[in-house]
Amino acid sequence: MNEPIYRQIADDLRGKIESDEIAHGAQLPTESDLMGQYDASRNTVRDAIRLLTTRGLVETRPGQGTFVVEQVSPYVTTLSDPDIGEESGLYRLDLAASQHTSASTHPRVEIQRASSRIANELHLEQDSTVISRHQKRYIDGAPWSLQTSFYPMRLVEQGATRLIQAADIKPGVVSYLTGVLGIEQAGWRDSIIVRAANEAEAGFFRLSDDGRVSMIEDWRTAFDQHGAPFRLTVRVYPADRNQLVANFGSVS
Amino acid sequence: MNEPIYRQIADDLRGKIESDEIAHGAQLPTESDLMGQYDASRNTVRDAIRLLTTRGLVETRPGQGTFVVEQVSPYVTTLSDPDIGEESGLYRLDLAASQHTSASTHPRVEIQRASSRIANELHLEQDSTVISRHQKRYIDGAPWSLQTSFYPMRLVEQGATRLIQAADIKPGVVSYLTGVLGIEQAGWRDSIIVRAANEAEAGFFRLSDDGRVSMIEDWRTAFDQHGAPFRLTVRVYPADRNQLVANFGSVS
DNA sequence: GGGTATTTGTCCGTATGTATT
DNA sequence: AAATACATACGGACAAATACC
Repeated sequence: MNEPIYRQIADDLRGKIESDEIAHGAQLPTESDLMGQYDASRNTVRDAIRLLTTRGLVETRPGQGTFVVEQVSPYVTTLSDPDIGEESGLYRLDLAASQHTSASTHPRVEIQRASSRIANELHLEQDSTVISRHQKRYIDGAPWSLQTSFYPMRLVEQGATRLIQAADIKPGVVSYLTGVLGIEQAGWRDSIIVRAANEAEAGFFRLSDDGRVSMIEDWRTAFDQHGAPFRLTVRVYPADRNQLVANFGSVS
Repeated sequence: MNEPIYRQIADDLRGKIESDEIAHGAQLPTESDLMGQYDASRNTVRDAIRLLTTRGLVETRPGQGTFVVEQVSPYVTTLSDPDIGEESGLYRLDLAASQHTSASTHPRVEIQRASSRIANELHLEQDSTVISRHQKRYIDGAPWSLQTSFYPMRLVEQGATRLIQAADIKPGVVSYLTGVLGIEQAGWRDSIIVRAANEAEAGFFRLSDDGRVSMIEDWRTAFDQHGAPFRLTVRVYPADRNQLVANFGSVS
């Protein structure tokens, strides 16, 4: 037997799904049915389904059955846009049908010591004090992303005291910093990796805890007009329903 | 039993890995050992290991054992750099220790009819003729990314005949198009999604065929000085060893 | 609300195959 | 060739979630 049985079953089912013989959202035959169809044991059938599950083709629902996953049009985040109103729920979002509402929780504000990487990004000494502002963000009531922004404590000491208040800063933190301290956002750098979800993320985004859906993690460091970093924003998105877009130079 | 046994075992092992009680690269106890340690059946132990595997913490090697995965420093691709010498192996790469060599195969050139999405990106009619130039790219001899560029056939008709030759175009296609047709790259748009690897990709990148490692797919559309798209480049990277960086505005 | 049937989830035991040392 | 370790495949039993009457 060159190819294991469970792979043969998985390949056969995959063909039926990709040829639309089994439609999106439709239910697959039950494990019991598949045992009969392929003359295999239940565990072998389940191995086949698990393969399709980790590849994101199907999902199982206890008590109901196994279903072909529905394709969802992804949320699009444009990296080349500055964060206008980044805490006020006005976050820019491109969607084919733009009738969507976005919202975010009030920030949870913490005073922390900078980890090695955070200190490095903000050009601070390690263990420097930073302000952390954490928010959960939703689209149409569904969890969309988790965001934490870090600011050097010097900004508060210089007068930007609203940074340590657990309230939205409207119309945006950058506008506020410009008004209070004259800091302008001259540029930013996004650094993007894909990694497995941790427990908190799996809970918030309601991911199956088998670790199949990975996370897109975006570290954005913002620089002022003197080239000094003044903010680090870490955003995490579920990779299966989000898309990133970046424009450079002149695009139509 | 609130938490299933295999999850308890997985959590316990995860703790030992994250606390470095079991070092990176080290071997886990064998399935037989774990059966004894946790007084569980072999299948239950294997369920626990599978959970850690899909989360990317460990990998199994038949005949050898189960090992904690080594952390590899990711390859960094800077999206905000134009593709200087994009076919000549000079692709820009940021690495801590920059003593690395990159190389790519000679392009495989095909004449194709544009799919719906490709036609849309290049502002062509569907089923228009496009040139496809496909390359495999390596770093230090290891597979790094797959790249396919699409060009409208009108570029060849207007004189850029080297596009349909299966040879590198040095110092770069953009330079060539500028010289022959006066086309300059005024800007570009990157669109990034994460998806499961297909069979060809799993083979090229030597991924385990359990579909655990997903792919980063980057669609880059380049625009000329008149705002017209003249090239679409689709790149695919394994998500577990690649990082994207983008700079906007003025960054230090 | 309760009970029952259906369906997937967990767990066990066993046997054999394949890869590596 | 032999020993070790993971991979595949079978069988059975009970639990948990869901749907339906």
